[in-house]
Amino acid sequence: MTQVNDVPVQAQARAADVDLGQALGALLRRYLESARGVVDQLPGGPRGFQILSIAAEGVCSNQATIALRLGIDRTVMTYLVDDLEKAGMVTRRPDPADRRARQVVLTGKGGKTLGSASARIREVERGVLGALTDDEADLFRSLLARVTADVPADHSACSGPAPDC
Amino acid sequence: MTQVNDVPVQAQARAADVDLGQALGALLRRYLESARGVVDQLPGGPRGFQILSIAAEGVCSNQATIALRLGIDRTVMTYLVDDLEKAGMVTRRPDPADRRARQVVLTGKGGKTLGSASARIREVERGVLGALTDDEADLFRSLLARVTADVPADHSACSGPAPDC
DNA sequence: CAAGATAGTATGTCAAACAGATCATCGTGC
DNA sequence: GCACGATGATCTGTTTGACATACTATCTTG
Repeated sequence: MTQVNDVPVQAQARAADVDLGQALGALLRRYLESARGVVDQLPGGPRGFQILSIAAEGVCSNQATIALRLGIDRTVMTYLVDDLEKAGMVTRRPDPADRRARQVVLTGKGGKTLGSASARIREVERGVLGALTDDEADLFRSLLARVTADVPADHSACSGPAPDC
Repeated sequence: MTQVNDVPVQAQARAADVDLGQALGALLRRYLESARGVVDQLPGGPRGFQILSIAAEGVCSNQATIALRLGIDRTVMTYLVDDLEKAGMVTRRPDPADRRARQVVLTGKGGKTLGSASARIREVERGVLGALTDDEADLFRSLLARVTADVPADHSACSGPAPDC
């Protein structure tokens, strides 16, 4: 707080004056706008990409878990995965440990698509955070990660080191 | 990068591993969830609150400007302001400098409502960033402000110090 | 002054999200 | 072992909300 006193008030972005909701919304909008070119070809758009990303983790990636993490309704989840499956990006596999659940598994094609999309998304992210230095961007990401990390995804049911639960 | 080497990889939130879109989405979702109790009574919900906030700045708050800042379609803006006006929170005033434009002006009731809502929103924000210390939260906010500050709202048409352009 | 651009509004259309029901399976308590 | 409630997934139907479109009034530029 002390180091800002010699800067004109209007020129300084006063942290307390920023509405978190507005700022987050603006940033997410900018991100989605920039990412449009990357994810628009994917079925499901941004959410399709996110589902692929989570499926790539290969841990407890049944539909309910993914839906919970992404804040997607489970009925919506069904046709998002439908579209990804039709496009050959993922397959549904019954969870051996719970025959109600369907694991979402990346196909080879899905993995390749995700790989190139991820690389381009990293570029997009760098551009969106372009107003920050590299160190500041890392700091921002790590703070963001800590803020969102407090519901650390119940992996209690996922014993074993295998990529599939 | 160097200071994380002595920490187990899984326990450390690796900044580079976090998908910016996912993290921002999750955080915004959490924020909206927490803010629901505050803004649900307002016409337009979260966006109604944001419109009130911008109207309270009293500078260049015509509908197009507000819509641009919030990423809202102008046809949607119309009925959002309609609802706020019906609720007696704002009034529409023709911009003396541009008779096409309508300035969105807070009423007394709108100001009071915004005041109490803002106070409660500040609480919500503190809760959402609760995983961070106060200093870290300030840091996060200032980084966020800088990231989103690069389109600094064209005030060239707004000469004069008056609260109404 | 003419022509194009922009602010705001009204209207029609359509997709995307939600609610609810259904079925299969799991977990728990008895 | 079995009855019961809870949960994962899917399907269906409904509706809200956003968008495209069109229109008027006004500004701006040549």
